[in-house]
Amino acid sequence: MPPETTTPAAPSARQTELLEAAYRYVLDHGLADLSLRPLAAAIGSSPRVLMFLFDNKDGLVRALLARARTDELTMLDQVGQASDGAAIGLVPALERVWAWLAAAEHRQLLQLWAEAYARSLVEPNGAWAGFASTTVDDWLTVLATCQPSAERDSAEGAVRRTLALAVLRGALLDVLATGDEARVTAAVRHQLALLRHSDPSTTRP
Amino acid sequence: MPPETTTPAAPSARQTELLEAAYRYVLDHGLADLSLRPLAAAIGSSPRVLMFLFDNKDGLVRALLARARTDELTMLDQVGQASDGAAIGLVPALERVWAWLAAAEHRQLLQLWAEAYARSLVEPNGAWAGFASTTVDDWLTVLATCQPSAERDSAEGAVRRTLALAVLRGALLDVLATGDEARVTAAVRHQLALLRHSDPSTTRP
DNA sequence: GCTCGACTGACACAACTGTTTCAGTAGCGG
DNA sequence: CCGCTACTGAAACAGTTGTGTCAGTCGAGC
Repeated sequence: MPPETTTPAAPSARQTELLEAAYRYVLDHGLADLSLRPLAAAIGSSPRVLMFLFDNKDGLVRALLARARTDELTMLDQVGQASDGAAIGLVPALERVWAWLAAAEHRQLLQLWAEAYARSLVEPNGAWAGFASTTVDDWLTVLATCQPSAERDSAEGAVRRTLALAVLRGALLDVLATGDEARVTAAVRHQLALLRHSDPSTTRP
Repeated sequence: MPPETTTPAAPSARQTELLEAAYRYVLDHGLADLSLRPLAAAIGSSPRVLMFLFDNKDGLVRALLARARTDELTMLDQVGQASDGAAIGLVPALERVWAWLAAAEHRQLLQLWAEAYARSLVEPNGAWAGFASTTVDDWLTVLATCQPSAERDSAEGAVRRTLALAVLRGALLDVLATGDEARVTAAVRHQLALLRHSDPSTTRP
């Protein structure tokens, strides 16, 4: 039996090759007015081939969104735990994630992310379906694993996760719009100080 | 001399009437795949008329975005100052704004807002140009007027503004995606507590 | 009554959309 | 050499897009 018969379609070599090229194209041009012919021309292919490999335009878009999520998840994986395997705590995790979010080389990916997020809100059906809520889940899950287990399971821990996520997302939106990394990073640092001060593992009233 | 000759076009009665109808339509259907013919049919008009009144499709979109910003600004105006004219402080302002953002009846507007924001990031030219950065400015300005003047002019005050904006925006994204108003509102409240604790007007080290 | 401006309907135009049909070609196991 | 699978090119399909053209209606002011 071939390794994976349960997945709808095992991606062929050509498929992943073209997907990668299309992904680079989409990072430059956005997903909003993506069109098959210009895309195909830019990556040295043809609409016919894209249809053959991805069935639909929707299939292509789904594959591209999944590809973007892969980049996101590999980043999140590097954040989770320290070298000794223990949870690193919420605040250090935020520091790492923010460094990644604020890095200039990730702007395109994060703009694409924002585009997909907003679109999945307005049009909850089709290829974009569920992108926004999936992302929220992904991040909240990772942030939970960063918390020490006592905090993780408490109600306040859940609140602190949600709050941390909100700060990251809001700061990201700001920096994407204004490019004023200094101002926004100062705000994030301020928040980290606030969170440290109220850290339930250091504050024992 | 007529009242306004400097503005490019004084909106006629018919123009604002159709704009209002189109605005309602766009709140339902989103701006991403807006098309003249379906829109015109839905609001009892014709593409011809829309072209006549707004020149372009881009002109229409610009008018719609301006219309959306109007709703945003009228909300922000109500937040600024207390009845006696004094600044109400950052934390009470956040409370008011969040109540508005979390209200279910504003979901459509806020989704439209998110859509326009993301789009203006990816495609910085055309009708969407500058929407994101304009919005950041609008909000930061209003938040500044809410701060007592000593805080407003300090560097830390600026940081607190940016942070407050980030929390609001991030929490908004979360609630738009998940609809979990209880969880997100708890996070915002938590943040308000943190901010109160570190309020420079009450903390005098 | 006439004119002028605001507004509108019907239709055509070229460009572009996703998708399909038909006809291949290249490589590879038998 | 055969047949099979993976892939590709050219062209066409029907539908939609924004926009332009020409003509027309309607109401207000002279």
